[in-house]
Amino acid sequence: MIIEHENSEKININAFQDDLISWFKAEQRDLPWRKDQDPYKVWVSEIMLQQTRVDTVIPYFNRFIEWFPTIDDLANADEDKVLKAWEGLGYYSRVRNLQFAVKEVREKYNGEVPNTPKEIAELKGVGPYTAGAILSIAYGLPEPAVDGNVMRVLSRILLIWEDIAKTSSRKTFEQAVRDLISHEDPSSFNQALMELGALICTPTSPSCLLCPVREHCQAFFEGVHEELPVKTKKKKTRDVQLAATVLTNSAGKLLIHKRPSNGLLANLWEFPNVEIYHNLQNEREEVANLFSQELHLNTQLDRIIGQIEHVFSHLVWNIKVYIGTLSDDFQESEDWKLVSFKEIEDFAFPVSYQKMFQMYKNFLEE
DNA sequence: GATCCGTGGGT
DNA sequence: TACCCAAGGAT
Repeated sequence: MIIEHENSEKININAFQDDLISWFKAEQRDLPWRKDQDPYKVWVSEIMLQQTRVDTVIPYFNRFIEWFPTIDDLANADEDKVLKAWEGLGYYSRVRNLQFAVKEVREKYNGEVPNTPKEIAELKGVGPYTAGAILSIAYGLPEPAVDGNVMRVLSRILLIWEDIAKTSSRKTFEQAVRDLISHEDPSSFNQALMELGALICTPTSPSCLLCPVREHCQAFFEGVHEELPVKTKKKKTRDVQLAATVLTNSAGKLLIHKRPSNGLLANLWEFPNVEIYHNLQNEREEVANLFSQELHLNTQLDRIIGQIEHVFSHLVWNIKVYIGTLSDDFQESEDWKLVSFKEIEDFAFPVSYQKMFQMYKNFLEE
């Protein structure tokens, strides 16, 4: 067990802060959420950046702020439109929690993002990392913001051999940051640790020769920078078999369904589908029976037009894609809608069903 | 503490 | 190909 306080004392803290922050101020990337310190925009960017690359986030951030420039705009927006703004980013509960929390800020804090650790951490979707990020970046408070970058960078600089995959080890790194953080510029310090992790102190083959804090790095000194951080692997995904169908009525409209409000891809839209638990004998017929029994859809399935594999973080969907016809007496409801090719663009679909719709359009062109 | 929750890019 | 990973949080 490494005692983090002793490790922090092994380096010259003031020199470390200066080298790190000077490098950050000279080399930091020009990112849209760095144009000002509006707590709302900092908040949005931090939620988007959770488990998501900077390059992926940039266009989403710009459009999101365009659509919802202020807390009021987001609080008043329809959730369907909010999800559409997030479409393709993944982890969709992030944005539903964000909108929920923004409403709380409007009502409880008069529209001002709170600036105390206790109050901000109570907001839905704001965990220890995001709380520290907002407090330091938007409000200049010396709070730790420990993400994967920070754990990787500090595990090397301070020679910390704890398994960063364990949730319990975050506290070790938070204490290390409290020991090291600049009280003159907590914002630059925290961002610099993450920027260093993203640009220099990368997971594989770090650019140590370009590193501004190499002379403070114990792992480099010991020659073990490639062995850190220690991180145990996670388990494999499991496979799920689905049958999904594009159903059209005689007017050429497509049937879509809104997913339940919790669990995987909550409140996003999809094409009608059922899970297949066993191998089926007469597949097309038995799938039609499942649509009838489970979804109360009486349909004729014409044929399979293809197959889609979609990989999630924790499972894999194998989707057999059918086409079929829907009788004209079908009754729409809140979560079952008939839409035209133009109208479908306004609904948020997960990428798996975007792939399926593209497959259908390609089929029609042949 | 373990699992759920997305997606696209890198090696 | 089959991993691994990226500014995590909720349950």
